[in-house]
Amino acid sequence: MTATDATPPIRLLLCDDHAVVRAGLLALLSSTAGIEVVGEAGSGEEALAMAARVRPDVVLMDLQLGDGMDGVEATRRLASGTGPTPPQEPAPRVLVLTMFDTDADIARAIEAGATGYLLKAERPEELFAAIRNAAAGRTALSAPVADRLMAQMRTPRPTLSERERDILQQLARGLGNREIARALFISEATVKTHLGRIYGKLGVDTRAGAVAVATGRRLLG
Amino acid sequence: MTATDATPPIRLLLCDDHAVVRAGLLALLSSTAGIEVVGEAGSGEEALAMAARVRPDVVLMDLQLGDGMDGVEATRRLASGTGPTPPQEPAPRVLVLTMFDTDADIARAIEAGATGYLLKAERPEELFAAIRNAAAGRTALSAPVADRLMAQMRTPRPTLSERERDILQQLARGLGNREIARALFISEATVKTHLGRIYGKLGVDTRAGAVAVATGRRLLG
DNA sequence: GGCGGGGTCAACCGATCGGATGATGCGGAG
DNA sequence: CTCCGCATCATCCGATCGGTTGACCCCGCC
Repeated sequence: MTATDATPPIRLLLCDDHAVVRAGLLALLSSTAGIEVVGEAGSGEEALAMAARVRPDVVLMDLQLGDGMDGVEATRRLASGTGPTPPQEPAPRVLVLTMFDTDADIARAIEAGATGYLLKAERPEELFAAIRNAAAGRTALSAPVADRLMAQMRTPRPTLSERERDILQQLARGLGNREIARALFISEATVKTHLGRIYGKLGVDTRAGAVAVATGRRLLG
Repeated sequence: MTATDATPPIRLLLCDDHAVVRAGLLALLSSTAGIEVVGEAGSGEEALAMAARVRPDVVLMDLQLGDGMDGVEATRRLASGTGPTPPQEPAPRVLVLTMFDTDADIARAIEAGATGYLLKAERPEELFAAIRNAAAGRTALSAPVADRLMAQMRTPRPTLSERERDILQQLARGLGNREIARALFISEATVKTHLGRIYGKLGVDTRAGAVAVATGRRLLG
């Protein structure tokens, strides 16, 4: 509404695996002053290729991307400029737009280099503001996300090691200890040891409970 | 493009718990000829109240609606005209627009009276066509959904009884047999009997496996 | 070099689970 | 009325799991 047309529009790339949602965002953002949607992608791979071509200022990235590369990995490559064409001059800012405000998702996205993290449940105005902030290099977190981050800093969760996550993943497939052992090429005893530590860290005492907590915290791939 | 403006526009009500997605759909559909968005709702309760007021021709309904009433229940009440104001003259057509094409979701939605079922991954043109079909009372299923329906008819899955789903739900919380028994006010022996049948129906032989298959088929609340 | 965290493994034991069998009551379909 | 599916319960037994303890190795850090 105000006279902000002096600056060139923000070049935006959409990445979401749901075509209808993507089309909706396109329609929504195209009619927003100061923003120009320069591309759409339905997968992480597409986003990387498209970004290398159109060089957007900001990538609006969903974390859940169906089959192929997940949003975190796509974010990592985009933000680090490690695209298919190696020397990505100005790495685009990645703004994560997703449905979940889980600790694990937030942490992974930020660690991967996201400039912002906001929720699809947020008001559209927040989205516009976040895009502008991201374009300017400012961090953009929506309120619930910021809350969770602060809470996480105050009471740091015991973090699962990579191996423990491996175990947990097999566990969530419903495998028994012996099968997990075979799947990961370790002994059954080791599996039990890991499971013991996992129980401790997740605050449960049964394997089904571990699966429940893990799915709740979205610790699984 | 063609001269179809002779008929009045289709009055549409959006129901999706994610404000950004809703705004996107609004922007997308508002610019579509023959469709008029007459309301938005962010929850099932809101959708019911809003539908009673604005009397839409079609309700575009997401199945996953956060905390309150779920999309299936909202669909059931809308389609049966069992709103807050009992005698709902012409019950609106409900077109389900969701992310998942799971057998369980499809079956529940159709059973609840949905006129159509399509996926957010579908092309926007499919959405427009489906809305027009729904308004005319024609069933609108997107291709993958129709495929699954046919496959389900050909090889009918053994369906879990309600009680078995109760057991499964407790199981997915990580409870042991004794705890499940207490939670459902039955004996431990009964729990085991149910579990045995559940294993058979799901084709697994461990409790963790049952949880895995159940989550995969989205059999849990 | 010491120290600690992460990963690996073994052996043990009590509790639990899985599976089978048999039985009862109840409701709806034929 | 009879049959059948569903839910309920009991009993038994072998297999498995959970929890613990103790141990070893490797690697990075101080």
